[in-house]
Amino acid sequence: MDSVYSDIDSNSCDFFPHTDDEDSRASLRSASPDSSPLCQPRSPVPERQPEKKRRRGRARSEATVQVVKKNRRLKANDRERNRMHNLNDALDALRGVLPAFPDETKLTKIETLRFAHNYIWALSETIRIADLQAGKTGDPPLLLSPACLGDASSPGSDACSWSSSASSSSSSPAYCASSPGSPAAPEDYSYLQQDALYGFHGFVPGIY
DNA sequence: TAGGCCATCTGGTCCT
DNA sequence: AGGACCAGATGGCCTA
Repeated sequence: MDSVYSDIDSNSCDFFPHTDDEDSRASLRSASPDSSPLCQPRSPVPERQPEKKRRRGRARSEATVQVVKKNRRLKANDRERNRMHNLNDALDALRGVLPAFPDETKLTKIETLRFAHNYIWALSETIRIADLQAGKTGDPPLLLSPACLGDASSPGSDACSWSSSASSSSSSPAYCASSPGSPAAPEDYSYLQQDALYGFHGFVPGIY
């Protein structure tokens, strides 16, 4: 957490080469009471002086209240900017672990999230079905070939094959009409190898 | 040119 | 009080 925000000040001007941030900070600094302890007069202070100072202080705080607010706003903007950058970094990391598309087009944010959702669902279904089959027949578990997972470009291609006999169930694309949020009915699981893939390969922005 | 996507700003709310 | 999070507003950029 500290590492995230420790350099906020050093980066605060990356997007705004010059803002009045410095100005407001400078004026705030000049108005800061922090410097007063070292500058207190050694001579005894007349009793009436605090009243005077209080009055002047009030007037100055009226004047600086806007500066303080502005400074606070600028800092909040900076944090918000950083927060969104972190969010985008996380999305980029997510894009990095998802199968790539051939045209190298960068997935939008919503596409990335939906794609990841489908992808996770497909993988978890793969594991589930594999466990079921292994328990039933003693066959080696179904494994999605790395070529298939890594090559999102050709959902219907032969590159997408399964490492067990189940791969012969259907060669025609069985598009998964249902979203991962409402996975296919149990009877559809015989098509899982395609469903799972097309569930996320077949993802089309706006269709989901 | 309209529409989609994005980055940023902003004010509000909640939490520590 | 200050920070995190959120959602709305706004303007810029890109593409069909």
